[in-house]
Amino acid sequence: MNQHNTHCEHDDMSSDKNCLLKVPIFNHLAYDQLEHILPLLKSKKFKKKEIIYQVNEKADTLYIIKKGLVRMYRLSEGYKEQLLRFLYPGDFTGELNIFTTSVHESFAEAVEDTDVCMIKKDQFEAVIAKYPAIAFMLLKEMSLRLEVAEKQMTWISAETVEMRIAKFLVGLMDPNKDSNIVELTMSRKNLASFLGTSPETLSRRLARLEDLKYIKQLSTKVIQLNDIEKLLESA
Amino acid sequence: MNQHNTHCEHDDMSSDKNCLLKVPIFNHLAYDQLEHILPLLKSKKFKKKEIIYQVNEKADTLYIIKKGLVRMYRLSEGYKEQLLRFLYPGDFTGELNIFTTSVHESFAEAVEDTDVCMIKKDQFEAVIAKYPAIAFMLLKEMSLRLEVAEKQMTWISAETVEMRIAKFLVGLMDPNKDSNIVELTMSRKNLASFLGTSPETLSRRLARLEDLKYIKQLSTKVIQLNDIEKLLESA
DNA sequence: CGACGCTTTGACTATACTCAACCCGTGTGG
DNA sequence: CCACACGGGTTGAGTATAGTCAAAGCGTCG
Repeated sequence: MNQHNTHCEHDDMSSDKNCLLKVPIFNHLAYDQLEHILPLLKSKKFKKKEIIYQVNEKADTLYIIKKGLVRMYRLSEGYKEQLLRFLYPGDFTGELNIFTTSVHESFAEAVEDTDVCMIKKDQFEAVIAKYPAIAFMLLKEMSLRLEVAEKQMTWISAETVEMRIAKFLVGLMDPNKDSNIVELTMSRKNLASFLGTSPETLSRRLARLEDLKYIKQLSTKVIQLNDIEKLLESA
Repeated sequence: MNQHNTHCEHDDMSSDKNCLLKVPIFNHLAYDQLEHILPLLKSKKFKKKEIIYQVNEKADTLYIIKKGLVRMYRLSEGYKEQLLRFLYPGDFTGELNIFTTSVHESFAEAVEDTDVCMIKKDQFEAVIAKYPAIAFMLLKEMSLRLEVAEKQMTWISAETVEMRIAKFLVGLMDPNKDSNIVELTMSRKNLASFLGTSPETLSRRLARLEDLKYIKQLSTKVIQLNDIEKLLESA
């Protein structure tokens, strides 16, 4: 769900409609079916760094990202952040708590100026009941997220930081292009949090991988993978 | 792979129907609605220690546990297990891959002799389309699992083993009963795997918590929590 | 009673965390 | 136009938590 290219500039209905058509959970709907959904949506803008929702806040709204970038994270005791995922235009959130508990357990923060559509739980349930195909899309996405979370958990608890980094880098490669250059989309701090380590350790391990000639850091955000085999078998 | 020892159970439909009624994802259905679903189900028995499905196996079946106990886990490089969850009668699995990829990324193993119902992906999708309420139940459950997985991930990456143990123990307390005695349902090995640590460390930390008088190990499986406050603020 | 499996204890090691200083590129203001 | 401040990133030193391997308890089941 990473179509960073979708954006809606105005808040009028027709723009919302165009926007929704690009949202995976809705894009299978006929154009006129969207008419039923549109009136239920509210738009809201968040400035950079603003919190969209936070822990313990009542969760009765589904958010769909129209424009911008959202960072979702959890906070541990000691206020260490665990990065969960980034949300791009077309992605949704709020879902967990919509279907289960009534308060959020994580934070959603606008990384850039961000526009969202919102729909209340009850109304969204009605929409789903009417268009069950939406439920399929949601299930797909939830399944995917669960799979990613479980994989992540396994990595963090059973692999060394170096291996996590290696796998993460290899996972970034685009299977279509045969370029061995990958681009990091997040800061060291966020990547460290995502991989369950500290920025210092991340930096050190990257340096080591570079010493070993497995990778080359062309810049902080651009990395060349020289030896994928060895990268993946390095402890 | 795991075909041996498993044979279709030709028990009568009515027993299956009674069974389904106890399954959360179906128990809101009217008794006669189940009639439509029953013919699609196949029963299968697995003996203790048998693998129900494993990594890279084609995933096109939803399993519903009728009887027994199932352990789901992932394997890292180096074959370290990460325990994901246990499935009890009424629980389902296979779901992730049903809605997304086509191969399993985890293992499901019968811990005891276990009976399951199975339904193929396509047929199940048809069922959902007919009874959208099932999709709600699934979404609820998936949301819950995602939430648990994300919490788990945050614990493992940001809390000390001791804190993870403490939180886990406190989480076991039954809010209804005011007993401070909790029962562990899994072996040290599995609990260690679940908490992202080793059995040795788990054992040591439990011993330490006992030294501090925060807990008392009445037996390996039964623990008394003496000081919940301190337990949760201990580093 | 003996053997096996699960758990605990022991000794050692290593990975990774913390805190702190330093580096570097960028944007700002004098 | 340069100096400086700031944030993000890296490097360094010391420490600590937790992992590994090995051996010894313990309990249960034949």
